[in-house]
Amino acid sequence: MCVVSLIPIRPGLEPERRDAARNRELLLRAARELIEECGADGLTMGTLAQRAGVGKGTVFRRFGSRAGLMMTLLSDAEAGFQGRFMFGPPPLGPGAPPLERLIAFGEERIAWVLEFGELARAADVSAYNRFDVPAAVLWHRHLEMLLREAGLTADPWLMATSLSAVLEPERILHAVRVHQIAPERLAASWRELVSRVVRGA
Amino acid sequence: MCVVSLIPIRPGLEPERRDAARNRELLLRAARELIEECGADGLTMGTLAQRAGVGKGTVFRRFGSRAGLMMTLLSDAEAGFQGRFMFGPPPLGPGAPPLERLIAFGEERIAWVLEFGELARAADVSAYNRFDVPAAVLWHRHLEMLLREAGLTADPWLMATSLSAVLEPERILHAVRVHQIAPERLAASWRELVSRVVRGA
DNA sequence: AATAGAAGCGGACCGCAGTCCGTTTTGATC
DNA sequence: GATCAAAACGGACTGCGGTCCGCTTCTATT
Repeated sequence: MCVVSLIPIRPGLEPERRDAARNRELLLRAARELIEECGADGLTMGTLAQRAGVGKGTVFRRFGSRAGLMMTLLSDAEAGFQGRFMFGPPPLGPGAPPLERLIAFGEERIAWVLEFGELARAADVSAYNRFDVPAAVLWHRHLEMLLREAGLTADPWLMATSLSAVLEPERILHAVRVHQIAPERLAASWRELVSRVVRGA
Repeated sequence: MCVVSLIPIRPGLEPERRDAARNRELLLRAARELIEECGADGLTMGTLAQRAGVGKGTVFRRFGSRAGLMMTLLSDAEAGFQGRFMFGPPPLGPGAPPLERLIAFGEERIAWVLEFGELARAADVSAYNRFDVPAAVLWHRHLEMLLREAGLTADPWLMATSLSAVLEPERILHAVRVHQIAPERLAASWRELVSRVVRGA
């Protein structure tokens, strides 16, 4: 089960120093606590450092940026989703016809956003190249592959880009939270969209 | 030619005080200069105030936020685009069949993003409800109407949301600038997408 | 012209993300 | 156990968007 990680895995033979490892654990634990208490948007890097009992520089050394921290916190959830659509049971995983996999992909993604969306938004915001983050690239490739398998010949790469846009956390959350759109209605619209996109070659 | 404005128009009989009007002109002129010199991302509210020779508070009183300033600067361009798709000549304006209008809408929007996109990105970023800004609502309604006219019965409102997502400035700019996608290729993909969406009732 | 109060002004101030650099900790080597 | 370079640390510092509030300027009224 080869899952793409959101943060650069330390390449093999260069172990982490003990204080670094300890501080990383402290920081992750503190971050989860703070998000529990104040929500993802309410977490600040300063209070995080304070809560974990480390300096602010340490936080940024570890995660690079606020978005980087959020991505690290998301990585478990991302990995789960990735595992399911790449190696899990059909119709999301391999084995089902491509259109059904596309439909299932959207449905699962919508459910995923509803569960982890706040974190995802916090991770996306102000990430200048949020489209080139490994997980986003992987989803894109997956969609492109499914489109090809479904027989779409007209620029599957760009069509995958468009479909990714439709599933962006920010828009989904906005539809659900502000416009009170039921998740099933989002899923139905997605089904309609991808069906039409791949219909007839 | 009734064009929706991006900033709340002062309702009728309450004229602007003369110093306020003068400062607004100073600020807009200074903002355009600074963007010319440093780019939209390089403009800071502090330097803008300094350049215009006013206090920082005045800038925020005038425009509310950085995003508000950018929207004000965009409003001419927005108004032009709005006028063209609502009242201009076909195929973008009324008179052409809905599918052709949809296609033209995307093509014009892509061209528009390539011209004013940096500003549009600066306006979008961190506008929590950027989807509810008057211009965005108008585009959305327009797309929805065209979809209905084209005979789409399956949730035109959400489908319009999805199509709006595809045309977001951030994604278009990313495709062109980072992935070197030619604008014509974007337009072709859009054409393919909307054709398939409305094909067959 | 005098006046009053509302509208506008300005810049000190706040909280935040992110940087910098002198100091401390760590673990491999002898 | 002593030594040392590399890695990690921490918190003062910067620059930003945005707020606040005492002061100034305008305009309507007389």
